[in-house]
Amino acid sequence: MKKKIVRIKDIAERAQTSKGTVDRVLHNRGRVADDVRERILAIIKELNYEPNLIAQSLKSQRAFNLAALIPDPNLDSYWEAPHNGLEKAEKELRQYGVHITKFIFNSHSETSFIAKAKEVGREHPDGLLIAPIFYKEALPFFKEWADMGIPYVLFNTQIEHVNPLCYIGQDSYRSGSLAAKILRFGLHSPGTVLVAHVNEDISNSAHLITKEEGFRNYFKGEQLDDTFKVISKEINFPEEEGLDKQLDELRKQYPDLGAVYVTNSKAFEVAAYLEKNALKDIKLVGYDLIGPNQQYLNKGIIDFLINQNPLGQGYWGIHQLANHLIFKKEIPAIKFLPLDIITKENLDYYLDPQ
Amino acid sequence: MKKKIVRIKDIAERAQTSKGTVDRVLHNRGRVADDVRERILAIIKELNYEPNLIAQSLKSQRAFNLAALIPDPNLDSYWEAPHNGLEKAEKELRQYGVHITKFIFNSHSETSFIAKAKEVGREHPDGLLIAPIFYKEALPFFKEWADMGIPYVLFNTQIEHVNPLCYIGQDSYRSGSLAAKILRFGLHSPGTVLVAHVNEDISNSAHLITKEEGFRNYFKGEQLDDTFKVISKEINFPEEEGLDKQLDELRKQYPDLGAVYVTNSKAFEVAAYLEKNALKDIKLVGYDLIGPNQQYLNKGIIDFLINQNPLGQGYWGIHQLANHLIFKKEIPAIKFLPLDIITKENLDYYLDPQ
DNA sequence: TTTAAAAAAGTGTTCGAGCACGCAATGTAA
DNA sequence: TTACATTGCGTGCTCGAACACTTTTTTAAA
Repeated sequence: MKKKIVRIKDIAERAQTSKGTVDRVLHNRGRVADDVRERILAIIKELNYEPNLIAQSLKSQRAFNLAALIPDPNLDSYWEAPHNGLEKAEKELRQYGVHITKFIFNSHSETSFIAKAKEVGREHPDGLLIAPIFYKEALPFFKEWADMGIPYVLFNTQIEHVNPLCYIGQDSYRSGSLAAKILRFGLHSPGTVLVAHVNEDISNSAHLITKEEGFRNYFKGEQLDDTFKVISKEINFPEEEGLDKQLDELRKQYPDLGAVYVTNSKAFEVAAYLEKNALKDIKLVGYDLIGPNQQYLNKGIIDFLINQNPLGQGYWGIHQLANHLIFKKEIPAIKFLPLDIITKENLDYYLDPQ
Repeated sequence: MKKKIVRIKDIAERAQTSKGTVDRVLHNRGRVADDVRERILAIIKELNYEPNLIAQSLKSQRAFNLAALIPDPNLDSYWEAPHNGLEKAEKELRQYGVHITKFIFNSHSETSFIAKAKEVGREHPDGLLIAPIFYKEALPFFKEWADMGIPYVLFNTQIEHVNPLCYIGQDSYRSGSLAAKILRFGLHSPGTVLVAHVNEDISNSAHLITKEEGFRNYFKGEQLDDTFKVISKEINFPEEEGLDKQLDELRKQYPDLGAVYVTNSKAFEVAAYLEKNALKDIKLVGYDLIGPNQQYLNKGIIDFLINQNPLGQGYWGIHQLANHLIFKKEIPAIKFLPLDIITKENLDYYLDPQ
């Protein structure tokens, strides 16, 4: 009844040879006579040998230096969570010799990204996790890393055709559709729906466009085109100014504004405006559980947040590298993280996943 | 810069003693002179020693026989997911010597539960995971297992004061509040809201009452008492009959019925009724991603499902036992799983978590 | 002071896989 | 025939923790 664990030694005994020879067959090293090799391979199959990962990693003691190229959390608190995810994964994998070096760049500065990306190359890590938020600037490096044989995992921002080991993040299109579904559920009367890209350089972030597409197509697909008018707007403003003017104007133009969908983590900016102007009936959906967003969620001004699970992105990113490098597992090219819907009542559970 | 891995040997050298003595201090076995013990403890703290789990489990090679007392998935497909979770955890932990024996009972038969519970005792497992859906019948066994020194983890149904190692599942009260929040968001005009307990023996399942409380109190707390009238009803019916009559009658009594909250996984029964009668405007929220529910979710008749994450419950249940038995970790008395909000657009991600 | 018992501390083997080392058998050239 | 390279394969140490076993030291009794 019990499954006996098959060891190299067992195989060796059965094949009337030594564990050294079995080892050579298993790892294709050294030379082994053909007949012996085949005998051993047959026995391995027959006994369904699986190497004992525990013993394996105890012995090998190999160090795996992973690099993470990721924005500075002090400049945009969204990035705190991926950092935490990285650290959580590092803790779990330290046993297996994993060590992560962070290369932190300024999310508002392409040059700092380039500088750090160059540093990564010089370090020759065994694997790389990268948030490629600068599309154009990142492109040349992918080739460089590929040439150096460094496997890289993308997260947060999906880039096609750069042949990463894996992409980890959300399906932006679906994400937009989901936001649309939620807002539509809460919309009680015909009106205008705003897609707001707040303080973001649209030209360099394709995923926001994809979100908008998903959002618009939901309304089209449900044949709600004539009930709800979807408009979109880039709202950029310097820190000290705020977005009041722009939204005032927008409301003048569309007095029947019923809902706002903020495509990034800046929903709290819109929420502040809604609160100030006591606009209780305008529904609001945004992204990410950063502090200010949580506050407005608890106040009921932001109705729902969609969680991009940034912690999970960092965590799984490292784990995928480990699965590839250490455990030699097959890695799916894309790992979509769930689109979690968060509201006041279930917020807690998503804040600190054990 | 590199974190050196601290070994027992390192501690021994620093304390000018042998690894045997350090071992005795670590495991409180044998006798150690007080001054030496303290010296060693200080060094352990100072160097922040963490035992190498890999080496640990390689050596110990101990078998852990866990038992799972859980309903038959063939009689209620809700239970398929916990079974899968169990198996997933077993696979991951096989390396550590974990083996699970399932004791499957009939979820409609108390006597079958009792019979299987007795069997568990006879097997003397090292740990037990149990879905105690029969409150009264389960009670005496907890004492028995405690006397035998078998740690048990409860899941799915929370029972107070039986001193389990841990409860894993949802916060029922919150769950009810969440359902209320969602329905309220979608309710466009004043009306009646129904809490439906479908085919469930309320007297033996306190958690459904708790859900209802959470639901009702949401409406009270938000001072929506006069806008929405919350009523609740037990809807029991034999397989061949259906619930049509009962709902027909209910609608006659409350023509302004605007939403239904089904407190268990039977939302599809209500959905079938709504579909048959083309009642598009009645919002519907229920639980669990079982097949029929998914179908009505995709059709848009069920608006949202709350995921009780039954797979996760099985998975984490086993993992908590392993954490306790194998890794000697501290276990929280309650592990609440997230209240996931599921709709057509994000359903996929919750179906088969890798 | 001797001696036995109890207490404290040290030694060495084991788990399974990885891998360095080295031995033996055969082949090849001077 | 000697010298030495090549091929094929076996041996034995290592990783860190567990634990059985042995040795040394302390304490108490004779």
